[in-house]
Amino acid sequence: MNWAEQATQRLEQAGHRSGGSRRKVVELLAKERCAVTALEIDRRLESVGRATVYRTLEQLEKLHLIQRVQIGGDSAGYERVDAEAHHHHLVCEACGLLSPFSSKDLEEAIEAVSHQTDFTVAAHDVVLRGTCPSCSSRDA
Amino acid sequence: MNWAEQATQRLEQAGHRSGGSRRKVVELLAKERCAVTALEIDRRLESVGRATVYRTLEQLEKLHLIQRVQIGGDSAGYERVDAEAHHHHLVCEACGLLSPFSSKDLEEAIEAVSHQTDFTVAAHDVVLRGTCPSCSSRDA
DNA sequence: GCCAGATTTGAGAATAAGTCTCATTATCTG
DNA sequence: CAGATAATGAGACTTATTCTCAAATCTGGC
Repeated sequence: MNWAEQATQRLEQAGHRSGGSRRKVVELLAKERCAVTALEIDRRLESVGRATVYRTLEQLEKLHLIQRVQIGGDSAGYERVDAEAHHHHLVCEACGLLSPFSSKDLEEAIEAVSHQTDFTVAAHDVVLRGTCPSCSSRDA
Repeated sequence: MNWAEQATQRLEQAGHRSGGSRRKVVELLAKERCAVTALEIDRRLESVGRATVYRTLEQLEKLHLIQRVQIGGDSAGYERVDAEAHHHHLVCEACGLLSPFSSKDLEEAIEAVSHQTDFTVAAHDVVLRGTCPSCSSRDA
């Protein structure tokens, strides 16, 4: 079962009716691997109102179907939570380039911490900041 | 040399003059271990203008003397970067409680990833989200 | 100590992201 | 199909952050 189907199913289980606008937002998110901002979704889905975009994102986030990723400055990005595509982000402080990466060791360390705390950990999010190759060479 | 002294020194090296308002912001940040929002600083320092608070935060962040931590929803938090007090955050999704933690294994895994990428990594930031003990028991 | 020139600062206007309201439309249940 | 309820869009509204600009403050050279 792919992410879109899973999302649809869990939304239904959570007691939501199926509306066309929410479905469009889910479909858009299903197509994107990495982070998209709320306003970008709003822009790309002309027929869908801003309020609906934010509402849908909120519902999906509550169900841990998407995750807010706290990259760069101004606005938050959202991306689907998908075990197969789990990853984190490298952000270039100079040009804003967003580059995904993943690491088994890192996941294990996080897993270990999660069990050590008295919190029930549901999600995590790692951001590395620095300078991308292009910007590095440009400075040098 | 403590953080405040270091910050003052590096600001000077970066070509900044020393103004009273910026000093107040630096002093406030020096006192706080964990994240403070820009507006909280603005509120606590009545004599300092909002613009100055944001400007100072921007300068300090650029010098990696503070780090923006992307906790909860609406506003960003800032905290000093201090090798001795380096830590990450657990956020309760129910009540917003922010709890710091640190882990040597986690740092090592991040260190390893940093070297594997072609980015020059200057900083990192890990957020675990979940439910704190109080909220867990309240639900149960 | 005082001046010139450059930086810092505060107040408030201006933006931009995100939230809320409410009348309308669409879904679901029976 | 009808009623009850959830979903939706438009746009007003709130809140965080940025910008503008004139006044205050610094610093180095006299």
